[in-house]
Amino acid sequence: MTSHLDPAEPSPGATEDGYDPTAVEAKWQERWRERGTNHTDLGGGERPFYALMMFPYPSAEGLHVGNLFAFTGNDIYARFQRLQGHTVFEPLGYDAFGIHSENYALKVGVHPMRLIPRNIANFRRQLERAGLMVDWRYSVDTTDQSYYKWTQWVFLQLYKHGLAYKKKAAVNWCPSCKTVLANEQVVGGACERCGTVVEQRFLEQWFFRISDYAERLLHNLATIDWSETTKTAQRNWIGRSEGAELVFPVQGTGGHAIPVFTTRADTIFGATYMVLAPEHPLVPALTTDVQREAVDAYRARSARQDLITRKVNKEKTGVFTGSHAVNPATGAPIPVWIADYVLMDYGTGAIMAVPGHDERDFEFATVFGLPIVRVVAGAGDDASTELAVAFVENEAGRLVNSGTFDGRTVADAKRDITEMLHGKGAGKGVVNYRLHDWCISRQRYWGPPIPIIYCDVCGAQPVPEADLPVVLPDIEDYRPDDSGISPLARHAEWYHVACPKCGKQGRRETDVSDTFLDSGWYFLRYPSADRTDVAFDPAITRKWLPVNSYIGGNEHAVLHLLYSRFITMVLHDMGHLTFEEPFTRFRAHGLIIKEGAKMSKTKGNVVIPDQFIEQWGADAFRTYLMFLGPYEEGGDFRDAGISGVKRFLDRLWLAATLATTEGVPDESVMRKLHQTLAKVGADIPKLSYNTAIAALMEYMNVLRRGERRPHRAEVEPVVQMAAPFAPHVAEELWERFGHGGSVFDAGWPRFDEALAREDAYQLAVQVNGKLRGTLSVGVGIGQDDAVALALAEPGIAKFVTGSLRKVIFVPGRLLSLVV
RNA sequence: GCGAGGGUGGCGAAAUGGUAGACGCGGGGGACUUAAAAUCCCCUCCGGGCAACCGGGUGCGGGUUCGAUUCCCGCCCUUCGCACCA
Repeated sequence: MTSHLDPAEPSPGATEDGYDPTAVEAKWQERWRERGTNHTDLGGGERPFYALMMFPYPSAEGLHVGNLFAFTGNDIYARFQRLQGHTVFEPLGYDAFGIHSENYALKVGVHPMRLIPRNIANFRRQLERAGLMVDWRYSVDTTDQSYYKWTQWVFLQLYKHGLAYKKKAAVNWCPSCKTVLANEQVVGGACERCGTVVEQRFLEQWFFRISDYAERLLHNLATIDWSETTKTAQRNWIGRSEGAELVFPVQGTGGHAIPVFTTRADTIFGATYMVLAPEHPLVPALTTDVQREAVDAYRARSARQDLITRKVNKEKTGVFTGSHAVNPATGAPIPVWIADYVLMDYGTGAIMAVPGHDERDFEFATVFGLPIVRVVAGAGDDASTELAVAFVENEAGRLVNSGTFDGRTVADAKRDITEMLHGKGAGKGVVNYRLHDWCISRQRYWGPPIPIIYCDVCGAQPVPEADLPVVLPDIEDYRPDDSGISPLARHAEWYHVACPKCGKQGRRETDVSDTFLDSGWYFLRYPSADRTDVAFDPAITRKWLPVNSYIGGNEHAVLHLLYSRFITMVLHDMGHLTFEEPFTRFRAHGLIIKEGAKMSKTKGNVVIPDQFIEQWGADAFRTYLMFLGPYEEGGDFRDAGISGVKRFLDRLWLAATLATTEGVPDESVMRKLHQTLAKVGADIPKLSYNTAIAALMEYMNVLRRGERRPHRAEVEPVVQMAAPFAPHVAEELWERFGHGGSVFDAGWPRFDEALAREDAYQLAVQVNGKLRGTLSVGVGIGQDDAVALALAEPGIAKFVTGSLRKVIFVPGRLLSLVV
């Protein structure tokens, strides 16, 4: 201790130059438990504020720094809201079902029912050590019967309203994980989890009709306060596309007709052939005997082909069916082909090919020698200008070779041609979406069984709500096999069950549901987690939802966030909820990287929070994570940087423990204090944590200047402002100031604008746009006085070589002289 | 290919039309110490100059403006998402 000031007496938790985080943090975590400081009065609390963060998957490796970065950011926001006088609810739980847990369990040979509780206990220990303001009385564990009972209940609600249905569908099959994957879980044709190339299989699957909600899911985006990047991702995923469905009659095949979806009805005069997806149901009927062998071979090849080959290999292949259709605009017969560049699951699974104005069709027509006709001419082109490539710039385009529509703009022709075909019964305007129905079936063990019973007499029957949960049996052979049938089917005592309708022996559905169903409604469960009789209590739900603030990773921008919105909308429509959007505000946090690279086990650059917390304390670790960079952009974690933050907390500790109540606070220090109060109070709601911390550091530098002994009034508000970041230290210092309760119930320091106001400032003076000096001036100075003062300064005046042509005076900022 | 971010000292970063580099790390120098650690103080964008100062500088090239990291146009690089979506 080299300062000339000494603490009155050594105190526990203090070290020579600061504080001992281990002692202080253990003390306060114990205190919080004893006092129930983090408990939320859900029934009676005033001004409820629900601060939600995405719940973690409790991996065996334990909490990683990315989890903690996310949770800390939410915790700071939640604690700040509490300091603003809200009753804050900050719950946390575990998303513990799913293929990830199951694969890990298989790998290490420990049953998931034994593994997951172990992981959860470890997570809980780490989360508590990090000092989160979580009310653990209201937690959820998606693998607990008391939770998944209600996940099954949610399924039944959708089933009863016709929103859950079963169909045989081509699905992505991972031969290594031996399971079906959602489209979203296939990355570049490979399994997102293990990287194995995905195959196609046809299986009976349960689906939710999310596509029925596409328009509302898109439309409502305009009403919610979400990160713009997240909303954009959802808009792209929903993929609304306005166009027309046009019908092409087939020649001589007994009334067959091919509907196509197109966004370019204006180009119909240039449709010189048609293409159906190989799987299209009309293909057998349209194939002529001469072509049948070739067509069948091509269809067989496509069916066998895995998705990666089909999607990545963009070389055009196809086979002529032997049939011709009639172009409804020209009346000309055009050949019908099949090709795998047309996808069965978009639009109608068939297209009119306009090689002159579509790059893919152009390529196909070139390969197979099909006619290419220009029907749109750009500036400087005419009807006969050769097409070397597909012409797709349609802004300035005018129609050509299109009969009475020649000369029209592309936009006009789209409308007029659709109208003309509509009049002939050959088409209509339609809106198409890229969004597909949500496949929720998983042929795996580690998930909630889908509550359906099959009866030979009565068909598929929902399990009565009174019989929920359908308990996932504790079986030893849960390993999936190649059959595509869930491991549950191998357990007769579970599999065979009485039909709920007729009582005869039936069979249980052996698929379990997707984890995104677990997480699709968990935010509804938290406030009602103590209720065994309902999924969520209506009155509590009305009080606490929708969620005021939701923070999480943008990797869930389309999956979890879209499904949650869908489930909420559906439950709203059934009358279970009064709102249809679950998250009023959503902010995506950034990613923590390490020395410029993503953290990963293979790179060996994963930061384990425990070691840092042990060495530096949770407060310093939290504050450092938030200081790394802008919260919504993430930051680069470097081991060295944390020392600066710990130094800041030590200085705060010393300033607070040395503070005096004698004399009066320094006027200029108090001015800086109130300026800091304004800055920190504005930055935290914007999640601009790094600049808020910088402002606090800057203030501490002012406070300590000259090693003066600070006045208590100069320090106490800093303890409150620092509390969201460093809650343990703040509590300890608050107590040492003699306060009885928690600092988090003390409110936010009062900001006084009069005290923050400066009476003088540095006026920058520019001559011809270059800075030539600064003047210290009073706040009220006018332009003329400022100019006179500037010209009196030799260092400035020497650049003023002629008469002043222009003067720009920005009070409080600068004076710009133009000569 | 399409969509959304991002590019600023040795490093993490600030500043969204008004003094570029706040705050922190690292580095250099000093105080204290027998010494070291810790702590405290000073310096730290680049070039020139003993200095006061001068010139240059926010990926690159243009433009608007008294003034541009910030706005506009055209490129380059990079991260993420989507991708034969008709």
